[in-house]
Amino acid sequence: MRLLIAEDDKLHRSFLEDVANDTFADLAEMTLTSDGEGAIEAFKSAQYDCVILDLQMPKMTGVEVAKSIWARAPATKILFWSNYTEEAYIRGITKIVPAAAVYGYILKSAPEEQLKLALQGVFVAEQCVIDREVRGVQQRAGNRLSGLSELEYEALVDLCLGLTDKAMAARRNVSLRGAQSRLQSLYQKLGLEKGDIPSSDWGPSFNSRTRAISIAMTRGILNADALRREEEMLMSWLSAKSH
Amino acid sequence: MRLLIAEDDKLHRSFLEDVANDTFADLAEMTLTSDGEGAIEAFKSAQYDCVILDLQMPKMTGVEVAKSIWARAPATKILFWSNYTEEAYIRGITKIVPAAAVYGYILKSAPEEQLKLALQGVFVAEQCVIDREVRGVQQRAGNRLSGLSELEYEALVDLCLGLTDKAMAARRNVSLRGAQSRLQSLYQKLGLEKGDIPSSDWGPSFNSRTRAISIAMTRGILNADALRREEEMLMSWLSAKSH
DNA sequence: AGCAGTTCTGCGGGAACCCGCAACATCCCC
DNA sequence: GGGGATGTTGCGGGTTCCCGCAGAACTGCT
Repeated sequence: MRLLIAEDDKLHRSFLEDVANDTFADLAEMTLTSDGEGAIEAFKSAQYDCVILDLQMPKMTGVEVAKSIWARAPATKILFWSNYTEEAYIRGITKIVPAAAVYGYILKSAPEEQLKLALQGVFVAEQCVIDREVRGVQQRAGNRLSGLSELEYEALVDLCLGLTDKAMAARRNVSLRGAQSRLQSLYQKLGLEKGDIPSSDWGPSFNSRTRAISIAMTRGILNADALRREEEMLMSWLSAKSH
Repeated sequence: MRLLIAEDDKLHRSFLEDVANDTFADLAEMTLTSDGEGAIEAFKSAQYDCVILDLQMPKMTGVEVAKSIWARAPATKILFWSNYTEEAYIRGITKIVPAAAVYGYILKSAPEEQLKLALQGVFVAEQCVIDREVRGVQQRAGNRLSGLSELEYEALVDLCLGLTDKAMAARRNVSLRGAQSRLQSLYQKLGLEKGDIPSSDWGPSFNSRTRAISIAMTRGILNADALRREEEMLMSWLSAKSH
C-alpha cells in the first residue's frame, strides 16, 4: 500500500502519520505534504493508491486536490478528514466523485478508534465510510425540497459575490427576469417567507437579498473560503468577457 | 503558578499541556477544559493567574471567556492561541482588554519555539506578546482611514444580518436617513467606489449592499461564527422590543 | 468664542429590486 | 400524445435603496 497525506496542521499531520503506521503493517511508502500543490506534485511523481486529505488548506481546497487526483487515477481511494461539516465542501465533493470511486469522510473530532475503522474500511475493505453527521448534511443537500439545485446555488454564489441582477444575467446567459426568477426560487428554498419574523410593527424587517446571504453563511452552505475562490473565478470571467 | 487551558481540539490541547509542563517548573496546578463554559466554571471554583484560550470554540468564543475572566479578575494574564488572524476576533479582544492587562496573541501555525517564548513573555515577564501578523491587522483596524469606526461596524453587522434600512434605524435609534448615512460611510471605507471594476458595458456590476458583505467576509472583518452570535443578539433584541 | 471634524436629519429623484401574472419551451414518464 | 415538473421570458407596479445637497447638532481643541 502506498499512502499520501496532505494536511497543513503539523500536529494533525504527525498524528495521522502515527495512526497510519499503527494501523497498516504493509505500508510500502508514506508521503506527507502540508498543502494542496505539494500533494498534487507528489502524486504526479509517484503513484499512490490511498490518499488522506484535509479540506480547508491554504491556497487549495482538499476538494480541488481530489478532483485533480481522480482525473488522473479514478481508482484512487481517498479519505477526507476535516474539521467541520461545511455544506460548501460536501457539495463540492459529491459533485466531483467519479462513478464507482471509493472514498470516506470523517471528522477530526471523532475518536481515534473511528479514524482507524475508517482507514480500514476505505483503504482495505474498499467501502465508503461517511460520518453520520456528514451523511445528514449530504442527504439534506441532495433532497429536492430542502437542498439547493445547481441553478439556485449559482444564483447564491453570484448574490454573495455582490453582483447586480443585470450582472448575474450577463454571467449566466439569461435574461434579466431569468436571473431574478432564480433569485426568487433561491429565496423560497432558504425559507424567506414574508412572515419569518412575526409581523413587526415597523414593516418588513429583512431585506431578502442580504438576508439570503446571512442564512447561507450561518448554515455553512457557503463559507469565506469558498467565497474567495468564487471571487477569483468571477474575476477571470470578467477579464475574459472584455476580451 | 496556576494555569488554566481551554482548547477544543484534543491534539492541540495535549500539545499545550506538554509544552507548558516543559516550560514551567513551578506549576502549582494546571487545568484543561475543552470549551468556554468549562473554562469559566473552572475559573470560578479556583483562582488562576494564567490562562491560555483558543478563540473559536463551540458555543462560546475565547473572547467571551476572556471578558468574563477579566471582569472577575482583571490582573489575569491571558494568552490567546488561535488558528487565523480573523479581524472579527481581534476587534473583539481590543474592545474588552482592561487598561493595564497583560495578554498575548499567537498563531497555531507558529513554531513551538515561539510558543514557548510567548508563554515566558506573557506569564513570567508580564509583557504583551503579539504575533507580527496579528499586530498588522490590529493596527489597520485601529487606523482611522482604513479601519471601521464603531458605528460603521454596527452598520456592517446589521447589514450582514440582512436587516432593512428601516430596521437598522429602529435598532440603533436613528432616523431612516441616519441609518443610510452610516451605510454610505461604510461603503466608502470598504472601498466601494463606482469605478471599482473598469467600467463594464452592462452597467454597474456590483450591488453596494451585497458587495459590502462580500468584502467584509473575504477580508475576515466578520466571519460566520461572529455572524451567528450577532444573530442571537438580534433575536433577543427583537423579542425585547415586542415586550 | 471660534473652528474643524464627525454624525444626524429631511428632501427628492433616479436606479435597482421584488414579485404576481401569464405565456412558452423542455424534458420525462406513464 | 397528454399530464407534470422545471426553467425562462416579458410586463407592470409597488417598494426599497443609493446618494447629492444642505442645514443642524455635538464633539474636542486652540
